[in-house]
Amino acid sequence: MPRPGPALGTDDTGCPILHVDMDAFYASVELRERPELRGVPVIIGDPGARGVVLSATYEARRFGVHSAMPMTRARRLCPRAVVIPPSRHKYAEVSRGVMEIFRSITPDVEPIASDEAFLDVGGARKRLGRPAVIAAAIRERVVREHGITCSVGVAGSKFVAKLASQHCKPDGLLVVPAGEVVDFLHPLPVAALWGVGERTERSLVRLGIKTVGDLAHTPVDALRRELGQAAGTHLAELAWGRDPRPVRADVPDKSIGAEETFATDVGDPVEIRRELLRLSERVAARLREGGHVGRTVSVKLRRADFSTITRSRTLREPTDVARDLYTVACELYTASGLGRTPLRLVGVRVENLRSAAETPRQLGLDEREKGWREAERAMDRAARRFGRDVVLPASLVRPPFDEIDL
DNA sequence: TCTGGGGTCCTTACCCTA
DNA sequence: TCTGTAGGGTAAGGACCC
Repeated sequence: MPRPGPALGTDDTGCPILHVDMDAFYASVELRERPELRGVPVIIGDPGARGVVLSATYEARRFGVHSAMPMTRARRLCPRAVVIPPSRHKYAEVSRGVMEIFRSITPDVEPIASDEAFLDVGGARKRLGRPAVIAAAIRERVVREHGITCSVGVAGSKFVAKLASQHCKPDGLLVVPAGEVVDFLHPLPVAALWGVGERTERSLVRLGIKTVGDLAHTPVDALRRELGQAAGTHLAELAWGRDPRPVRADVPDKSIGAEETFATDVGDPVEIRRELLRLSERVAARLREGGHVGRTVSVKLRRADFSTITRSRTLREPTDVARDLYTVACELYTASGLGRTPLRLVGVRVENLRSAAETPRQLGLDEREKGWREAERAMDRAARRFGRDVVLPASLVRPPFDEIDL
């Protein structure tokens, strides 16, 4: 059973927005199958040399471990932690189940990650009761049906609901009544605001701004000068609890990409191109799966010292064909001039997405009617039946050992 | 201490066109 | 015709989020 929400019963009038956030999501999913690890520090992450922490139980967090921290550092901080490699398919499945619970409450669900979402329950009041009652019911169902806990913030706006759920973590429920928003916000550190990361926090501290209250009482022009027009205006509004953004159930994808960090830096252009092909295949398959085509292809190249460049090109016609992505990616890589520079990461991304069904396709001058597109669709069908790696471009197939030139 | 992979959004610069 | 300017599209980089 989830623990009872500390603020259940307080006034939730004018608070139709819920922010639901799973507690230590990946770690909680793993612990369902390994209950013997309850109470033990557990870290989810690739134990390889270059991984980062994806999730950590609260026992591990007590040692200073947190997500996005390099694994090497996490293991130093907490040497007795049990490290579990991530199983993304498993988390995606639980995520789908949890989102289904949300959608059974209201169609107004805006997922913002695999483990959190906003819900507007304004329309569900007559059927299911007050927002705080709905929030408690969601928490109870998530535990009962999926064996993990979550925290729920209830407020009049998205960003206050999100802060509320962070505030009551783990396994909590917090209502921030409409009339108490400013009292709730102003004592918080400015870094608690959504959109204030390390850089922005440093800029604000330079101006003597440490709390949300300090921010609220700073002239908006000073904020705009320091942070830029959009961010300055936005933060000034948030500091007074003003956030008119509605919960949107139908946010379309803007881009789809894939990237890979090598186990050790790679300077060989042949190997880099092979990776670009692999990534192009992955991105194109996901474009087709989602019914998208895209016009802008970009590559990301990260040098050993972590400095990163991106190069992009917009095509005349949108595509979902890996061969097209690969051709452009290679040209961009060549034009970057990073010839034999050792790289630690390469990535391929497609932007400017639109619906494939609504995009009439123009045949290129040198394109046969049944070309790469048909070949790749056939690969999709084979992959669906037999698994992702059964059909590969020849250059990605590892030769049997006795055919390798020694 | 040494930094993943998936994204979104903003700013700045530049080019072209009206 | 020249000049200034406004606006859109594109490109690159960076901050931020989970």
